[in-house]
Amino acid sequence: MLEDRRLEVLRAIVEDFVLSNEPVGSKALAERHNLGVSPATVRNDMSALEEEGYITQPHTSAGRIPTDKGYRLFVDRLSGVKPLSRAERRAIQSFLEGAVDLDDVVRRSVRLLAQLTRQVAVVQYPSLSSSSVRHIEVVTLGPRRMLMVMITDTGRVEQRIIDSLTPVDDEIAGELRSALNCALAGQRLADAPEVVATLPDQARPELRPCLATMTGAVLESLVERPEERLAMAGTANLTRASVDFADSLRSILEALEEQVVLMKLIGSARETGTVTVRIGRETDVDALRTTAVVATGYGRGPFALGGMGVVGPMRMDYPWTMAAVRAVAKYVGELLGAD
Amino acid sequence: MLEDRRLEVLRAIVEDFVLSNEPVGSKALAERHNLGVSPATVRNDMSALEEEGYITQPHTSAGRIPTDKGYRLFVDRLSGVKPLSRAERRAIQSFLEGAVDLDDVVRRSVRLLAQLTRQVAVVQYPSLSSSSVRHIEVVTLGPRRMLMVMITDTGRVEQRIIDSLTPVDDEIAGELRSALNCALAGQRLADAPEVVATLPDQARPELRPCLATMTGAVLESLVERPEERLAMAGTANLTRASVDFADSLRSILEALEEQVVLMKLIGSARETGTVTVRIGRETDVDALRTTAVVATGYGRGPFALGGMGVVGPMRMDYPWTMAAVRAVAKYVGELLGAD
DNA sequence: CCTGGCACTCGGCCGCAGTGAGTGCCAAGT
DNA sequence: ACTTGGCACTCACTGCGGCCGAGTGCCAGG
Repeated sequence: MLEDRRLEVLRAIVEDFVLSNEPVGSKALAERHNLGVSPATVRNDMSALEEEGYITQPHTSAGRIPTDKGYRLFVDRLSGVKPLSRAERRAIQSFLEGAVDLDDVVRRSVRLLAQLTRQVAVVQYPSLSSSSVRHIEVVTLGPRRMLMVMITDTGRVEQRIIDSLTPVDDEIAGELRSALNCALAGQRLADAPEVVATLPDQARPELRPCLATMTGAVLESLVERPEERLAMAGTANLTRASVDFADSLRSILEALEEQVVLMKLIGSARETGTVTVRIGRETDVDALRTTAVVATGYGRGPFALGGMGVVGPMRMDYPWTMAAVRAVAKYVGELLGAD
Repeated sequence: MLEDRRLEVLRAIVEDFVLSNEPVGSKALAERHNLGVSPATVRNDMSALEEEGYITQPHTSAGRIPTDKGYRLFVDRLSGVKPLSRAERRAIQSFLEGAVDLDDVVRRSVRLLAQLTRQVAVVQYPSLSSSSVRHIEVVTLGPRRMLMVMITDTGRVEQRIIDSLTPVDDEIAGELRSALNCALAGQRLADAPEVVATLPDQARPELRPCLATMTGAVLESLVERPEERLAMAGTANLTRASVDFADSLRSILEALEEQVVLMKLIGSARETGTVTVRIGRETDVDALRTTAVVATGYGRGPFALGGMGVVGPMRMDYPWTMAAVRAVAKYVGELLGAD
């Protein structure tokens, strides 16, 4: 019970601080939340909480603010996930339903998420590793340049410009196309590499060098996908939590432009079915040490299609943000994966 | 000559202010630039320039800063376009050459431009209206959902999710595919709409409703392209010119997330062959009244493929920025359009 | 038309004291 | 063993007054 009240105090501090963005003092706490004890008692609890590292004071004779550790505890033990209202769910659904293609789905999701949470939203494009090849198209762009387009049955489209060592014309392109399609159509992407490898040997000799570079490109686009694409929206929201990190804003924006960094943050949440929260230094990105990342995967089945999440100040409304992220992920997952 | 010197003074003011970001006074001006006259004379000139609206003082007893009109005059009459060094040109070229597909070209361009100019860079994806259809692919995603992918000979790929009223299977998709391809392959996009319109009538009756929705989608993706895509990078650079518009930063970021706004800004420059500069209120966007936009089209021939440019504080190094924008546009144009 | 001199303005930068929210500690109460 | 009221103390923040100096406008003389 003593322990219980302390946690209650911590929760109150987090909630108040999230709202006001000002260090919260013992008196205000005892009043606003009906804890049933006097400010003095609260002070003792705060003292203990500070001792344990959950809260800290910006300077002597100021109120307390939560530390990383404090937020962590709050998220882990003190907050549920606010359920969204029926109206909100409907809004999400109707907003996403208007999407006309994959790109549109992703862009709508990311905008939606940014608007809902009033944070920076990030959505990974669905990954393709578990789909299979539907069709491959080869187009000549110039005397020595071709474009390869691969369509998968999940609706993903991969394209690749190829520079050929030997001249190519439409006829050659046609042959390449049919060769590739015969070999690959219907194949799962995971199996594709080995099938592709045998291709050049079976072709007409004069086609071989060309086909070789082509298959090389196919392989690349299958395997080397360190930078699957992602979409971002709501960077303007960073200025909302203005004064906090007015100075670090620059470095945060820079970090957010690094695809690799974001992929790691968002992608890592993708395999777990739940919403994960990384607070402050837990992000492992120095520029984001004053921020928190709330992310989850979307898409049914054992492997998620991709991840999505938001980046915001540590001082954020976690229950609500987690709920929003989860809800959007759910709908996007249904939209893309279900059928 | 009197007139000449006044302009010289204006140029000096702009140049100094761009460097220092502080109001520039008569004494410093007379010293740093060898105008051959005394500060007092410079003061008279400044007085006249202020009268004419080219410069202003933030408060009495402070130096002068250029007005919108002053920057305008500077750009129009006082600044050439700094040529880039050979090394810089090489750097641009080699950076762009590594691109593997259209997407990559655009993303590399935008990053490059952002890095070179240290501003926010924006690049429009190449428009497709002047290209022709190479291949159309139809994929089933679910019992009532299909994906249509259209590949053009410029390497552009358009995709579209289609919800069918009637159930579809792979066989139907195949028929649709061949019907669309027979009719459209090789057609110029501009001609496509009328060809498409006649399609449903020629098909098997049970296919018609389905084909109709499909052709509707094709038409949409051809005609209704108000929001051709664009890429952006370097938003972190906005914080560089920090104090200037720390408060307006928010609204600037918001404006930059509005695709429509950006398209207008960047797209309008696209038809002219030269680099255009919009300063302050000339942007016609209230949130951008403290910024300037430098943009141009890329791609050879009478119609540009798209536009690109940068958004930065009015206080920017125009000669250099214009040179950088022009150079990147030139290389991208060659990369995409030449062959 | 240029120039040196001169009075004037006014934003920015101290230093200062006053204020008040908030803390820590202690002794008394339950 | 907790809780509580009281009390002294700390320290960020604010407003005020005065100083400083860059920069201006004007004028009379070259």
